[in-house]
Formats: sequence, structure tokens, C-alpha cells
Amino acid sequence: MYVGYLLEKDANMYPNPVRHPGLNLSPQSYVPSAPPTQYSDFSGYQHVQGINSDPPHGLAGAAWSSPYPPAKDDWTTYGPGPTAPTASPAQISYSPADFGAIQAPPGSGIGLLPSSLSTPGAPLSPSTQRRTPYEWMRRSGSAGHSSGKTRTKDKYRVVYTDHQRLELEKEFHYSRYITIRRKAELAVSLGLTERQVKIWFQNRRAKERKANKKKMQQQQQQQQQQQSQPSSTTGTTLCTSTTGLLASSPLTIKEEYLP
DNA sequence: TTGTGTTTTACGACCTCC
DNA sequence: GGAGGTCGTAAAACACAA
Repeated sequence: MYVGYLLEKDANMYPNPVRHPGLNLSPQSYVPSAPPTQYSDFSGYQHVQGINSDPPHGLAGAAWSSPYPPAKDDWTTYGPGPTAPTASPAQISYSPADFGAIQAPPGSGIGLLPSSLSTPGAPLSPSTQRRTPYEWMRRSGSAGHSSGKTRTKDKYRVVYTDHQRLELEKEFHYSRYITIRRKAELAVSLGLTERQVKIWFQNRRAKERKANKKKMQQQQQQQQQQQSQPSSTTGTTLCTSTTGLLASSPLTIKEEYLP
């Protein structure tokens, strides 16, 4: 709503424009042949086809068939109930091979998937199977927990499926602030409520701010350590402070997905 | 197996904008 | 006043060391 205001307000946190230049256009207008270059690694996934294609009149049309049931109209009805997405196709477990189209940019060291997951034949080493930067991608076993139960019932929260997280992450890396239209589309396509999508984006931004804050603190510590040591070289402080500013920018986050 | 730390959903309080 | 933002927090889910 007042994204512009927030971006200005959080200029320290987001000194660079976080949105794709083409965002003035509706996100739906971005086509497979010209994916946002910042997130070119997403092009391998059928994001555009399934999510970003412009559905007729915004929502479900013949070409906008969603693998998910219609979103619950109202999330205020807590509890499993018949509307709980237990039988949702979203529960279909996504094996790592399902994400094989997404690969880490070469040389980045970071990507959406561990390379081992992108190579179906390669067995995972125990260390690989453990904690990775892509945990949320691997937890296909969690899918069974998405029963739609919430705080007031025997389950406090649902666990989103890998596919839901993937699509949300993709949308987040396309733009940190989702439009009303995209929110509605995502909610339908993922079998979530618009409220869930909105809150996911809020939480995701908070996560990024937290990470940026941590980075800045670490770099400040490094600077302090460097200053406390007898400096044999000059001019390094300026460079580190510059990198510190860059590190705090959202661009750094996006760079994780750049080649 | 269990204890502990981290991450992930979800919410409430409060704020700003239209 | 409603919608959506941040911030702080609760608690489930999860990873991992002992």
C-alpha cells in the first residue's frame, strides 16, 4: 500500500531499489523469453507457466489451472475441518529431483539447490543430507504436516510444502513486496489464503532484515578488530566500510542467486 | 533418545497511508 | 476505518550434538 513510503523509511535497510525495473508493469507481464535477469536462475522452473502467466481476468481460467484446491475463503475458521488442505495436491511430496531444473549459479557457491540435489543419480553424503542453506527445499517429509490445523486446535501451525515455499521464495526474489493481484494469484495457485501469503512475505522480509543486521554487525566487528590492530596498510578501512554498506543492501541477498 | 538451539508459521500491537 | 507495513513474540517443526 505505502510501499514507497516504507522503502524510503527503510532506506538504510534497502538502499537500492529492490524491485525489478519491470515491476511497474504487472509482474504477470514478465515472460519466459525475458525473465528478470537478476533471477535468471529461476527461469528453469516453470514459474511463469504456472504462476506468472497472466490468467484471464486475474484468476482461474482454463489456462490458469491450479494443482491446488481453491483457497479457503476465510482463515478465521481455525481447525482442521473439511476445508483443511489435507488432501491438497500440495501435499504431494516433492522429491529433490523435482527441483532439478533449478541449479546454483556456477561459482556462486549458493543457489536454490545443492548441486547434489540437482543430480538425481548422485547419492547424498550424510553431511549433505544434514543442514544446508536450502533446508526448506529438502523437507519434503514435512508436507504431511500441512493439515490446516492452527493455533486453536491440536496443531499450532501448518508447515508449508516445499513447492509452496519455492513459489513464495521465487516471488519474493522477484519482488520483496507483493502486489494485491499477485497475492491473490499466488494464494489460489498454492492453495493458501491471501492472509497466509501476506504474512509469509512479512516474515520473509523480517528474516532478510535480520540477516542483513547480522552481516552488518559481523562486519563492524571485523572493522573494530582491524582498527585495534596496528595497521600496516592505509585505506583499507574505507573499502571495508563500503563493502559493509553493500552487504546491508538487499542486492547482496539477490546476488546469492546470481551467477 | 533427549536436550538444546534455530527456523518457520502465526498473531497482536502499533504505525502510516489513502 | 481499513489495509498493510514493521516489530516482537509464541510455539510447532526441525536439525544436531551429546
